[in-house]
Amino acid sequence: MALRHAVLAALLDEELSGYQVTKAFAAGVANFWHALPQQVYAELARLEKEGLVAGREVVQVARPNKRLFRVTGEGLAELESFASAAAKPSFLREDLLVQVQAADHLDTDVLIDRLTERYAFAEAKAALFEEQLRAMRGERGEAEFLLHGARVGPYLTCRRGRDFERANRDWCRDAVEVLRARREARADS
Amino acid sequence: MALRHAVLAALLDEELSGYQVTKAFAAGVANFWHALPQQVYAELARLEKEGLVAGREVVQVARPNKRLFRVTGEGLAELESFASAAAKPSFLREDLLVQVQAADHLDTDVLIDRLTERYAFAEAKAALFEEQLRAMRGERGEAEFLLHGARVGPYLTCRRGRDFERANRDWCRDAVEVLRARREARADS
DNA sequence: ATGAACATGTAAATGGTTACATGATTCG
DNA sequence: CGAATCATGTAACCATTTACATGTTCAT
Repeated sequence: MALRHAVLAALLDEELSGYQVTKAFAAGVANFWHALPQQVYAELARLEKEGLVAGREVVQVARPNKRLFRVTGEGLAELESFASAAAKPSFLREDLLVQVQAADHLDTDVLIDRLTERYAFAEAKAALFEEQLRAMRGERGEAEFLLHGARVGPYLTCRRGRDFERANRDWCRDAVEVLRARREARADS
Repeated sequence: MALRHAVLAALLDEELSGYQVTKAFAAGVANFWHALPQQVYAELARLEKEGLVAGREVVQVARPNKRLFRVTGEGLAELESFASAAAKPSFLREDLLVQVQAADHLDTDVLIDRLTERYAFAEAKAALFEEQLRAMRGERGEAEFLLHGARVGPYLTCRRGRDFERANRDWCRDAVEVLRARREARADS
């Protein structure tokens, strides 16, 4: 039941179209939640029916028309009540962890391939988040921005995303190192 | 489609009952995957029907009887083929991230409560993982264990779990600090 | 002209959570 | 005697993914 709140949170700072919200939740840029376009459009429809967001048609000349959504007072109240209840912690749920769990029974080369792929993905995503952070800070230093910047919520969640991918990257690197070292050790005996 | 592989991976090193597998995937100890008992029992039934695991009845005296499962040759082949395909990376999906994303529009005290709760949870879970790691290492140092230990797969995934919760803990601590500092700054003006 | 980006969905299938059920034994 | 642990499920519901669908404009 958190996608609805994620959509509301995404619309807090600016009016966005469904399409723009899908961009925010897309694979490459999901800084605080991830969802597919179909989910976003469905959720926006539900939220509008319940009066938590309000949409207005915007006619465009050189593009398909679109609908821009903003959060209503009721929507903000819904978010407040969501935040007042305890958040349930989530768990790591990665295919790669399952594959590494079975490492001692699987082919090392195959696993190293998987880890190397994930390493590259994590590195790229961390760099993307880092760029977004720089854009949000602008000229200011981080400490200055965090203390006096207008909106720090998105900055804090983006930082978590960056650090998560950095940790994934480092873990992949270390795991590859371990697997290689063990192969060497086996070859020497 | 990864729960089935997580169950297979859990059964690789030893025969376990459904109940023991549910323990491994329970909230407090999910080192590489998380699932509820209902899911585990259902998955084991499916895996057995497909011949990927084999169960045997164990009669017990002072306890309910149980069924112990082991991975069959077909099950191992299934895992091999799972590992040979690219793993799809997962995303952070935490209620708390949604709440912090909206931080600039919500009550600071409420958010600090949420972050403090999550901090404590993360700290406890990181400590639990750390203990598991120590138990796996035994007398050996980490480098020695990683190079010559019998099974490093579970160790590596557990380390990822520990580092994930440490990162959650640190992020919560930093976010609280930022929110408090901004409140002070507002009060001073 | 081909593909990417804009813009918005429907329908079916899979995966995960919540609620409910049962019954024995051990520990405090 | 009440709570925790052992042991195993069913059923209903909600959330997410996959597959399919449509039409426009802009850049190469």
